[in-house]
Amino acid sequence: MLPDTAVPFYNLDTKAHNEITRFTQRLSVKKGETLFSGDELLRYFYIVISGKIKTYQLNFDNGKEQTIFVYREGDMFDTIVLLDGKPHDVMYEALEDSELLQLPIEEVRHLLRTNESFNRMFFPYLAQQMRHVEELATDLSLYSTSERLIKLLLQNLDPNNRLKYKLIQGLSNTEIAKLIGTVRHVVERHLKALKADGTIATKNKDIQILDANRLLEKINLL
Amino acid sequence: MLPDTAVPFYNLDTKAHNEITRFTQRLSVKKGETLFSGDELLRYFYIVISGKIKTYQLNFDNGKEQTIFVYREGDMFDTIVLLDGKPHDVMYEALEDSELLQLPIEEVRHLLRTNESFNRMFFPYLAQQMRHVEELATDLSLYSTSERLIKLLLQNLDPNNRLKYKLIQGLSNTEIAKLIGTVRHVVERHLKALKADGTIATKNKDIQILDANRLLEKINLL
DNA sequence: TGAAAAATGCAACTTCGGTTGCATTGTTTG
DNA sequence: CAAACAATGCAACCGAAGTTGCATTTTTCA
Repeated sequence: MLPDTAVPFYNLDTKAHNEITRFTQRLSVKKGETLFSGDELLRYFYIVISGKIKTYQLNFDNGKEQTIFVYREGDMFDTIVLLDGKPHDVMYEALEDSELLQLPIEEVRHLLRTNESFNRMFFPYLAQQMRHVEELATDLSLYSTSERLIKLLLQNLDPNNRLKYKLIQGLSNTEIAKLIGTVRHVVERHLKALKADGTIATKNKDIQILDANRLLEKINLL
Repeated sequence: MLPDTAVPFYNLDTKAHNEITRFTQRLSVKKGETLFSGDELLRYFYIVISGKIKTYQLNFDNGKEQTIFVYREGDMFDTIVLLDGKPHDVMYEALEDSELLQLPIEEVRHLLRTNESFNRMFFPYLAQQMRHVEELATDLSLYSTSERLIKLLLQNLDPNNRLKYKLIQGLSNTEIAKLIGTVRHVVERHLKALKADGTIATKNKDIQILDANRLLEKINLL
């Protein structure tokens, strides 16, 4: 469980909170389900109550996918559509059974224009999303696959990293690959090497880091 | 010259415009200069009047660079710092002689909280930046180097694409490489192939597209 | 204008990462 | 509980793209 202070949506005054709950629909999605085939994303704004929802982009020629975000408790989307009202060509899929709040997007825009406490929460959250995507882009360009994998393993341990902490718990190697911009086989190849020299151990869908310092070394001189 | 309506900063009412000009310092940077070695980015917000300023991220191990943005007339930075006030670890360099406006960031935050017309301009602009970085990330992951290069060449022709239109005019192959996440030699290799089959021609720092349709074909079936 | 610096061009080599194919182990659900 | 499905593991192959090194052309600026 993440600490409450780390969850943006909880940092609202009662007025904003009331505004939000008044128009809210609750909504459940099962693991593996794809969301938002129509124009829901232009009309509604979503807040995650529990579970994991990923956004991703697809290459239609070869079927490769890149995960852009994994939204968890307290996360909100689609912030881009909220800001400019234009269609956003991404796909959504539940990585676990999840609970969402669905609010009419115009209500949220109204909050954004008028409610000070909403903005105090929302602007830093926006910045967090922007930093995350920027890091994704520069990592893909500047670091090798094994470095990106090791970074992910380390961030997975860091409680201060809201977006990555305990992120890969329960994810398949295929999903891990999509997070770091590669394919399942390559992830396995690198994990195998890390297991071989005793840096990590895996049992089922759980990767255990035995020697975090070794990981740090590898990321620097590799 | 870009059309005025495409430049965010021009879409402000006189009140907001006055607020801005009151606190503004003008500032010139020469091509090749690196900006903001200290904490200027935490204290000021910048608007580009003319020229090209790039933001980029650096891999200290191998010296590789990834350009994240090229800011031109009407562009503003650093929006992330404006939103959350935290340090943003990126580098800045002028790709051409440029003119900037420098405003105290707290003044801009004040506008953001209080000025409706500023927000009507600023929110869609933010979304544009977010879309750009997201596209950078997914392109790096999902498309080959030659596909990314061809996309850049085509976007360079598209007047509706504020951020990319006429972007590479006057840029070296090294800078083009940094835009698409590769190195000079690889860019040259692909350009050479395109020249060989008559799709493009180059003279000095100007790439001319002779057959845009052929480029479109290559991007689909390649 | 001429020397120095920057950009472009050409060639050979290396390697990481993506591909294919299949066997084995784990998990889900009727 | 068993069958179907999903995930992991192992091996061999291939190619795009990054690396190194140097020659030539273009641009800058003293």
